[in-house]
Amino acid sequence: MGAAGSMPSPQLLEEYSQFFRLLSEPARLQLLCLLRQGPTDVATLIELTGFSQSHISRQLGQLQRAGLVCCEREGARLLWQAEGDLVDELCRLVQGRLRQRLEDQLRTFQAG
Amino acid sequence: MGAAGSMPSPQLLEEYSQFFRLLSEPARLQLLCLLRQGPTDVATLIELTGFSQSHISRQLGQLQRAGLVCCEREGARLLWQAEGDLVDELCRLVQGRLRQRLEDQLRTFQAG
DNA sequence: GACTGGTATGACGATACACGCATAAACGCT
DNA sequence: AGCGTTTATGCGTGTATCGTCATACCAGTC
Repeated sequence: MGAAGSMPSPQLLEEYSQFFRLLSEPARLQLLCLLRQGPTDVATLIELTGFSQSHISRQLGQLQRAGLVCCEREGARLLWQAEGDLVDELCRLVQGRLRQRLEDQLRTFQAG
Repeated sequence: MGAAGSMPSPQLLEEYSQFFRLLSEPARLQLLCLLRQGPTDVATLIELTGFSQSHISRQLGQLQRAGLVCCEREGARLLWQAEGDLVDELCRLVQGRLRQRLEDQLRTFQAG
């Protein structure tokens, strides 16, 4: 029942961390969550987040290159939306961990 | 079939990104993967990674505060090991995505 | 074509953090 | 307690990246 898996290659390790880095910025994660709700144009994203247009454009560019969001033209402007539910699953897993950890802390606090 | 979930609170968003930030550094991810193989002392980690002792100590501290690794004394030195398999699951999911993405690229490359 | 609204990009300051070096703190052992 | 070894921490430096402003680029419209 040894849980010892194999070591990822340095390249894979690098890819993993690059991917996680995308999610390590609240701004990007917020954009991802907003775009999960449905197609949204940039003006709305600016309004909802308070970020500058250039900043949002850059973040969306990064997310797009990673295949996490996609866009389609709607007349003059672009409509963005999240692609796939990978991020949702990841967040669900992390949330479970965070919750469990708080419960443990609470338990030891009550016991000690 | 609307996949529109609810928006996480800003605090939760911050926690998520903090967690992902831990995994966004190849050094930390490498340490995590090494410690998944079994209890390891710092000297071995230095040897395997080439990092300085102080750097490894700091990274392990961060991972420990997040509950991803734990340590026990073995005589004079500490033996570290990974705790739980959350990171494994996360990496598995991400790997699936990366693979799928490469396959898609290959397909469109062949088609186009 | 010129004009207009929307988007991407160069330049820049501010900030964060990865690392190493030196050193202090902690711990086991005698 | 004192010594030697292991680990943690203060400090400095270099680099990456966030976020903004200004501006260039691009897609529709007249």
